[in-house]
Amino acid sequence: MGRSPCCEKSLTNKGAWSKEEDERLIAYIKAHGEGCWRSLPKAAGLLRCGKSCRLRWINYLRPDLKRGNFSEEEDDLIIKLHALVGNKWSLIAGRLPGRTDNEIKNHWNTHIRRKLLGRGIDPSTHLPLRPANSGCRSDREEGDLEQGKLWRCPDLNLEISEEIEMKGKEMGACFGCGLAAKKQSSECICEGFLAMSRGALDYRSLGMN
DNA sequence: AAGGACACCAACCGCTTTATC
DNA sequence: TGATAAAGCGGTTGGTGTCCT
Repeated sequence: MGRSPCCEKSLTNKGAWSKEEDERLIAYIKAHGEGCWRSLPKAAGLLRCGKSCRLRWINYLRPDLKRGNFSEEEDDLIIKLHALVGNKWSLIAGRLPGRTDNEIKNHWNTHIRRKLLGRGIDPSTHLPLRPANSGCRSDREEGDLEQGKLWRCPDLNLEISEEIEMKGKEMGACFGCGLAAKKQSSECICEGFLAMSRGALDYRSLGMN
């Protein structure tokens, strides 16, 4: 039945990785490539869980990682993508070359959340915290909100979100690509929606303002 | 200079999905 | 086809560095 356990927890190291462990992991992956994380620790001579190796490689050791501060453009993109997909950090990371889901998640929680709160925007809903004082909403929009339609603050350039949500409302909202129900049904609008059903959300089409 | 508060981020935990037997 | 493990993901924690008083 099933498979054998990936590792003996009692025999694995935990906590911060040493330089030697990093070097072993890098050398092994360079020689054998990624994959088969279960057998990797033993084969590489590491006293680590495969899960831990995978995380270390993806979040820290991968050569294509772009370390350092996030640019304003990256911040804007993260905000826009978060407005679209929510806390789907891996999906967001997929649109930011060289950034990992963990890095983006950390950046969101430490910087962007505060940035949005500072602007009076609720980071989880992307709606104003105090609508009456925000100055973001028109009379027409106020009515839309009452009717349950989605609304976005122009300060964040999220018109695209509004358009998509409205489409979804009318069409049954398949964001097949992992965003909602009715995956790849005939009603699916994903093909027309940033090509996300192919796992290829092209952020360039979002049109940064 | 000391130490408390805060910020940052690497790593772990636990859950869900996918693959295998 | 159901049981089980692997892989993947998001949430959370803990260690460390920096700032402030």
